[in-house]
Amino acid sequence: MPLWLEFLVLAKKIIYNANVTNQKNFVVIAVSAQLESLFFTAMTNAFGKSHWQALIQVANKQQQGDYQSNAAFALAKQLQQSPQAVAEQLLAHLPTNDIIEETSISGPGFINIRLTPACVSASLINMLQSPQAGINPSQHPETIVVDYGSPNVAKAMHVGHLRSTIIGDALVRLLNAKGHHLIRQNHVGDWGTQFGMLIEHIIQEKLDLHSLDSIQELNTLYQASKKRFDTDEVFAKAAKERVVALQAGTPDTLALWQILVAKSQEHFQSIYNQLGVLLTQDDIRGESSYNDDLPKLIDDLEKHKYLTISQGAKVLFLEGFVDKDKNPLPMILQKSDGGYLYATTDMVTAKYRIENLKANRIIYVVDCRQRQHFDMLFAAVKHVGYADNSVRLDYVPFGAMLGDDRKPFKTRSGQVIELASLIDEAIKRAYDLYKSKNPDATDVQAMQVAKVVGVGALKYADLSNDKIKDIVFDWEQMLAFDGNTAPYLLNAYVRIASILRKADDQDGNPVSWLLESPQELDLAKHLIQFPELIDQLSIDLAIHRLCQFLYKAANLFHRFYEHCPILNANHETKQSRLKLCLVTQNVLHTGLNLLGIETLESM
RNA sequence: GCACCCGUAGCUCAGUUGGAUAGAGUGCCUGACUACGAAUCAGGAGGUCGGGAGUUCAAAUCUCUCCGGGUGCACCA
Repeated sequence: MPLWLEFLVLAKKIIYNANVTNQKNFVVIAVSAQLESLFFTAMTNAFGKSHWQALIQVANKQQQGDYQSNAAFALAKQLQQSPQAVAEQLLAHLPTNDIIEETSISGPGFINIRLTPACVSASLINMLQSPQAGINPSQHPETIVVDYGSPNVAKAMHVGHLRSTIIGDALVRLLNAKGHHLIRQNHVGDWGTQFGMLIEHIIQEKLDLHSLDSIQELNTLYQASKKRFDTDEVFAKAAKERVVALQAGTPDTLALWQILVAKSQEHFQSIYNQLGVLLTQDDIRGESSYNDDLPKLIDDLEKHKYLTISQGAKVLFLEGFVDKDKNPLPMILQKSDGGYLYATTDMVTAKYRIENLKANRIIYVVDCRQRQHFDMLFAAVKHVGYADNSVRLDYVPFGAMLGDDRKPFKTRSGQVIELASLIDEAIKRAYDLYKSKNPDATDVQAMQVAKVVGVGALKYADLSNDKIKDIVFDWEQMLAFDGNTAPYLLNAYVRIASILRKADDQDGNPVSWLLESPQELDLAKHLIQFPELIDQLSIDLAIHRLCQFLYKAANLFHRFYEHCPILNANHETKQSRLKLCLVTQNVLHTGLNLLGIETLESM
């Protein structure tokens, strides 16, 4: 389905939703969808045509209005009239309603829309009473598989694993909030030739794996065996035989492999706990679990005559893929020596997710260097009919993490940075920062704050930029209290918490609002866009726009806070402002939670 | 060589899928703490959207081309 059509379908769903709710108790769910509906009617009434879009969007000129419609331009061409004339007729045919305060036409034909206070407060009431700040559950919940994380057994997790883990976690939380059925899949690298050399090394050296108490020791072991494999031909031969033994399931070899896997899983879980991501042991389904299905896949594809033998390998040729000499580029599924490749595993995995897990949508959070692989994989899976049009396959590519020299982020000595030490440093820096601002704080308090701020800053720095771009790693920037950072957002949240603690006379009446100052209105009108933003993000997965939205919300709150006394205002105003604080808090808490970032009551 | 991604203020980045005079933060300059946390707020300066051509009422956004940077290109994952 093309993107524009999906948006249209989505908008229709929201309209339906809003109408249903309106019959009960005048609760507005999505303002833009209501406007869309009103302008849709106006177009039909004025011109008798109904297949155009109302092109409603949040105004880019806030002085002129809250929302705008650009429909007049598209219509003008078809009707051979000037955009201004079309705009006038549209406004003349706008149905009576209680959400539009005033409209105006400006420029070449922009229609500006100002919302009524009643419309704004109705949305706020809804958000105040909703546990998720007004996020609507999807009308058509899907089963969505998210493939992310994917560390390797017998190796320490490093910076290269961070982005997939953080981004994947946020996407899972986002889609889960929309009421979809999420299946997390951690496609761990637990199989392949490297385990032959590692196990052979362990056996020859008579090492006791149970005595290993850190992943670093395993890492060292891996490097030692790799070195032997590359330099010692006798060992290399033995290692290759060991792979065969492993694949055949020889008991002693398999037992050692299982210990390696178990040790590694403990390590993964300790990192996931430190990071506060949702992944657990239950989400692990490594490459090895698809072994038995690899020959079956080849059989199946051969039976249906999809495979070609090329230079001794069994391959799939797909339309549109060419190599450097413009010859057809094959997707190799079985090597000439009979072995399988990751394309084979990925294809079996996709098949499993669609057929066994009943996935409607599969999201792969994998770095952008694998784009061509996923292009081919998706084309292949569709070509052979494992995925029909009802299944949506999304590749979510992301860029590299760079140091301040704009080269891949490494230690000063050029080593890969281990994730455990990176997280520790984030917490340490947050700890020192907190201590410098709060010298009287206890170590326990400081540590509590530092974990939330440090890890939150690490995640936010990753999520707040467009995923496809490389991110430049900068501790100073990510832990700054100014600008688009986690500490700034957390600070806004903490301030609200502080105010609400002090306000012991909240009347709890959700209905009456007094939104009078421009700062209050700006904040309110921004907040009510939250639910529809989440709807959009659940389709395009542009998670950085959530960060941008939350940053703006925190910024508008700070302005409101500076200009509008809350606790010292007269009773009615105070109650209204406290509720605005509550909605802001709800949005910040919900939004940060979707990003996988915890909140604090004080810092 | 072919393909894909990126190029926006000194720096780090947005730009709602083609809409109005391109926006934030940071850094720089100027102001505001005897009011709910100044970890904040108010204001100023700062731009040939890499260059050029095209499509159209309208282009940072789409097309072509060139320049610069990155990544990937048959039996590793």
